[in-house]
Amino acid sequence: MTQDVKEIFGGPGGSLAAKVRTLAPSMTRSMQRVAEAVAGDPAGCAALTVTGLAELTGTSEATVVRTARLLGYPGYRDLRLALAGLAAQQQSGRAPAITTDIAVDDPIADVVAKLAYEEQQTLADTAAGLDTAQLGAAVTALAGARRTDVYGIGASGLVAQDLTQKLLRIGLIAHAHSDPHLAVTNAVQLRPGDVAIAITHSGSTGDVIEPLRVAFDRGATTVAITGRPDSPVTQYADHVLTTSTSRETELRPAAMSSRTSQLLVVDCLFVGVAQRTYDSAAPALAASYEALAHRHRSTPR
Amino acid sequence: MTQDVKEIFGGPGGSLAAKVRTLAPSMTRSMQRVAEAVAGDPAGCAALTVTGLAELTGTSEATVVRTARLLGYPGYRDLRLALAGLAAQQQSGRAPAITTDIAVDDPIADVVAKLAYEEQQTLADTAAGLDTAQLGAAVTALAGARRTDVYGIGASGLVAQDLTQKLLRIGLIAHAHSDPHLAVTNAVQLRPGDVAIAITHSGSTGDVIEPLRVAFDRGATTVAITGRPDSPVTQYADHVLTTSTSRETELRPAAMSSRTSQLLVVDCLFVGVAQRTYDSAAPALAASYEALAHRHRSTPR
DNA sequence: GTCACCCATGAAAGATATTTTCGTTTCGGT
DNA sequence: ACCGAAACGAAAATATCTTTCATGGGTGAC
Repeated sequence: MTQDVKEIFGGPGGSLAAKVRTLAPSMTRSMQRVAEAVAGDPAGCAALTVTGLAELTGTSEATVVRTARLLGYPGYRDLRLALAGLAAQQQSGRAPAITTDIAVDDPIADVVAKLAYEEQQTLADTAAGLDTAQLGAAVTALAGARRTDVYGIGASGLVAQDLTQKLLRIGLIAHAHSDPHLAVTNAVQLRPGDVAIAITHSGSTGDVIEPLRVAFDRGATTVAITGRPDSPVTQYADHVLTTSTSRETELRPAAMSSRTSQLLVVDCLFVGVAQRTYDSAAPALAASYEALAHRHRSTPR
Repeated sequence: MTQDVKEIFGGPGGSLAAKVRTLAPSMTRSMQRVAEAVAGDPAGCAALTVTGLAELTGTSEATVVRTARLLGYPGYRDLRLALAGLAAQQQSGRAPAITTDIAVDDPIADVVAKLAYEEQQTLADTAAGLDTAQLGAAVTALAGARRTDVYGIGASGLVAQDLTQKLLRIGLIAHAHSDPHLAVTNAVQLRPGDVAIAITHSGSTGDVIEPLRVAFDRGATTVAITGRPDSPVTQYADHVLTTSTSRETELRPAAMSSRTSQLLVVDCLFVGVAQRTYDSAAPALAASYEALAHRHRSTPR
């Protein structure tokens, strides 16, 4: 019934390539070579033994096993099994649909199609990679918070505002901060039971980490929404929500896909909180809907 | 060395059960027990080692291997890989069945799955419904504009800011306005060759229509991004970009899907403009990337 | 610039899993 | 009951996977 999200979305397949991308930064060079080989040709690698794959990638067995571990499997044997599953799925028709990057001379219709496809992919990857336990914990914290501060800069700042707008609509007290100084100043006011959320794709944006650290020190429940689960920001985060990292191209900066991913996480948080606080959220939602409808009706023309 | 993968997964997926039936007569009793176990629960057996499967079926390792051979595999290892593939296929065959609305008592994992699915749907709808001619025209206007003003209120305001941020990154002059008065004040400054973009889901948000009207009257090229192609806002729009309108539910306000849809349109605009102005856009993108990299503390590997 | 330290890496030892061998058991036929 | 052939499993042999450990290269501190 409630089968794991991972399995719903392209199974290990979609999420494996995504996992490789997400984890690549925390991998050593040789491990990256292995990960690449695996993501590039799952079927081929499934036919190889540890030794074979080690030779293919010009590394050692130990490195292959290490990579398998990092990808979340207990050992190479299990990675191999997963690869076999993936290979079978690919074989069975569902083409991997390796879209080429958006090129400078692509006609506009292609641009639309490719962008839509890539963003869909991003959504699937994000959903697959999201830790529902962490998400649940964050939701619980939010639902019971006295107040919530959200930190984000640049593109992430917009996501922070989006979350804030939503939370306000269901009657929670939330503020978005994109000014680092004000953010810190406000973070000092937080206390246990409050929630602070930092949104940063790189996980290394000092201006966002700093207020989260302050909030953390103050005893507030802290949440990080980042694409790098091992980045500095997570060290002050009680709960880490991982967004997906897709390959960045010149015409499609990382900010673009990370935004899509972050927004999905934010939506999940919102809906989760709305569920938990349904009795108060529902009337609040209805009220704000009413108020807006009125505003539309009354406007001229 | 293991045999080629193609042979392992040869033939249609469910052929294993059939093969078991065909070969059953030529099997000994213990082998039949093994074959039955394998055909009955491929996924479960895939998780077992030879020894495990031998114990489960009350036989010996040798018998398991013999059965694997009879089924056409070079050994148990390969049978196991095939089983894993089969299990994966079975798994993915199960329809998502997440078409129902999000309910108050949905577990968090379902929420994630449903939200992701719905947003994917929204993207597909938007891409399908987008008029590429209109989009192309808007892109051309933007690429040649002296300056661009973007109007949006509430959730659409964030989308407006997103577009603005992007355009600024490729060296265009763009401003987002969410204050109706300031928006109008600025719209007055526009002249032919400039571009004004109004973003509103309902198409009836007076505060956004008004500045667009002013810009239109001033001779600027006007664009409307709206979910209602027949709404008031389009009357002052030279180009109308339609976003998709999905059904609204209590826990998932319209703002949520319209935002996804609007962002896709905005991304298309951005990439389109970046293509047209590639020679100046590429260096600008690289430069802003560089500048940001410095703001991030040394990223850990 | 030098030193000390840490971390990535692969070689090889150690542990598991798979395959093979071979002797025992079982069963049908005479 | 006896013989022979096939079925079967225990255990040896082999392949495969995992862990340990020594080495070298790079990095930061001084």
